[in-house]
Amino acid sequence: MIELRHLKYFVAVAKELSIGRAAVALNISQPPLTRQIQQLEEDLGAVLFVRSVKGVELTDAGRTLYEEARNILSLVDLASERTRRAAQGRIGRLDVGIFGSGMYDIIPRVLRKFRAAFPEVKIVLHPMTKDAQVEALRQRRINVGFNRLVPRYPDIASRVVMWERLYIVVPESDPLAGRAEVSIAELVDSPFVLFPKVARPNFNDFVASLCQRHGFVPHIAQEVGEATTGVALVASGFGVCIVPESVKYFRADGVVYLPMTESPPTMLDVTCLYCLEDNSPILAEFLGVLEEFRRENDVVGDPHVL
Amino acid sequence: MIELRHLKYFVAVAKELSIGRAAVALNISQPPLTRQIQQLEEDLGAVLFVRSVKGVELTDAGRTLYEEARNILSLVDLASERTRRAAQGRIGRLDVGIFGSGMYDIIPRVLRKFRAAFPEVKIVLHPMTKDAQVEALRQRRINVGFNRLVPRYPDIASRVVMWERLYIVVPESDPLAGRAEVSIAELVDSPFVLFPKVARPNFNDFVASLCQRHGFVPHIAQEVGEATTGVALVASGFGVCIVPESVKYFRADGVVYLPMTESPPTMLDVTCLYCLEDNSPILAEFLGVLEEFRRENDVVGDPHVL
DNA sequence: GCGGGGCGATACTCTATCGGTATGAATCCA
DNA sequence: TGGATTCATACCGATAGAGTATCGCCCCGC
Repeated sequence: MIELRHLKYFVAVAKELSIGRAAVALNISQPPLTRQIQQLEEDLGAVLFVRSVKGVELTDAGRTLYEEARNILSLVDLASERTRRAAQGRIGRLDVGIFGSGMYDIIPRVLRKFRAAFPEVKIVLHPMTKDAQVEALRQRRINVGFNRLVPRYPDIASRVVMWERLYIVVPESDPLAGRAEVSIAELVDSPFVLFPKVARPNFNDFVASLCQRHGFVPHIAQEVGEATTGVALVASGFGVCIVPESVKYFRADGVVYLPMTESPPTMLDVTCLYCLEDNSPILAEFLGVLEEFRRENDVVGDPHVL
Repeated sequence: MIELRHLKYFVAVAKELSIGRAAVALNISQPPLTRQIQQLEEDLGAVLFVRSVKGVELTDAGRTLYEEARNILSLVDLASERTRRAAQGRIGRLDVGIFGSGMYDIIPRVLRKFRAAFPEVKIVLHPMTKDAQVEALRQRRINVGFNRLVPRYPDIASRVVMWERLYIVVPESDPLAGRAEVSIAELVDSPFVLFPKVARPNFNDFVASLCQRHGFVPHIAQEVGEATTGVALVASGFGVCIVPESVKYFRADGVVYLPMTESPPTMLDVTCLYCLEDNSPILAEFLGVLEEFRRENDVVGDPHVL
């Protein structure tokens, strides 16, 4: 069977046009090289060199193989290198579970940072709910998932990516619209636009517990699936809405974003989930980038557990 | 050192996701396969599989190598195949020495026929004189040369490609212009446009010997390098010109091509030269095509030797 | 809870083959 | 004609690839 050794030897002989000189270059003696070349010719069923008393020269078949062999040998080198880099997590792909409002600001910032450090890693985004992320993490369909208000699982680790302040969204026509900031207590009589209970613990429970802390139960006017839809409904006068800060990047006519007062302010997390048993080197590198991101943004603490 | 065996084994394991099953597919036993994979991982410095109790699965590095290895293995197969075909003369290049008036008809017909049979052989044309062709053939810069009136050489073989009748070119105003055919004897008083003595024996000598046979010495009005230039000079009234039939394909205003009568008609050869010591398989295939061309056109005999 | 089955890893042996040394055969040149 | 050069051949020792036997591990079922 043809081996890379044969090709390497052949290329050396083709370069030197002499078996003896090629043997020197390869640091072997001449007879074994002669034999390897004979073997290669035998295997291919083609004469590669015409032997003369002053060396060898390539036949048409030899010239053809020369081009091919050099290409193959360089591809093998390249493959080794790429494999090594893949083992170090420098190339490959990172499958990321994402959710709506995280993509307005926080998640893109983290992913940009990672892409800058590992440009050869392909980042594949998968919008999915909290439960779907946990399931996908376990099955390695994704390597990391981003979400809020994540529960604890024995096999899933979590790191807070960012703490966000909460904002109250009111229509421009609302009496509160001119205020610099608003307390949630002032929303006692306002109808709320909230997000559906697709996964517990969820943002609904979070808002409900906030209201409860201020002594009232929110009046739910409408449930929506997306933060942006909620803001649009606020603009249409369906009620008020509480959103994390990054939703502010969604500019909508007819609404005002007011920071919610509390001391200390209530913060909502964006948390990164990953499977403890996933030892993909790319994941490891990503977690390194994430830690750096946390340091840069002074993010401390563990996720809220309701 | 990494060998193709390693890659082949690795691909088999990656396909089966099981060392045991891959060993069966490879017709070897399981332990050596295990060792080869370990060796590959060692050489690359990368873990390619995560072993589990129910088989193995690819790591990121393994997935990377899988793509590369399959590509490399298929390239090796391709290279073998191409080399074999090159050995049979089915791919490669044919360097061809050509001359002016041969390219009007005869040489293109032969080369088209060869190209149809061996489309992967690249045909490279080199316009050159007779002597340059012989020199180039000896140095293998060309594999075949086309020419006329070739001398004999000990190391150069020749096969006539086509015999051509001679035509007399006269201006439209010439008294002979209306005739169906003309004997060279009727040109006793006409000035001749002839071709330079770049290589002996040449067309000049050929025409001179023809005139001598009819009892006169031609009056040379002008010497030119190209048959088409000669025809153009005839059109301008410089004299008459004798050309082989294929020059008729060069249509020029103001001239008439008249077949030269003689019985039997004097024929001029287009001959293919090649070096007896050139054992390129492509040359061999070309000579096969050439023989077929000769049969199709009922070409017999050896070249004229003046 | 224990034993059987399945999978990969290890230990050991055998042998094919790779590489080394010595030498031969052919050719060229002085 | 003899030395030098180049590739080919003969033979030998060592490496390592492939085989057999077995271990260790884990899952699964009784």
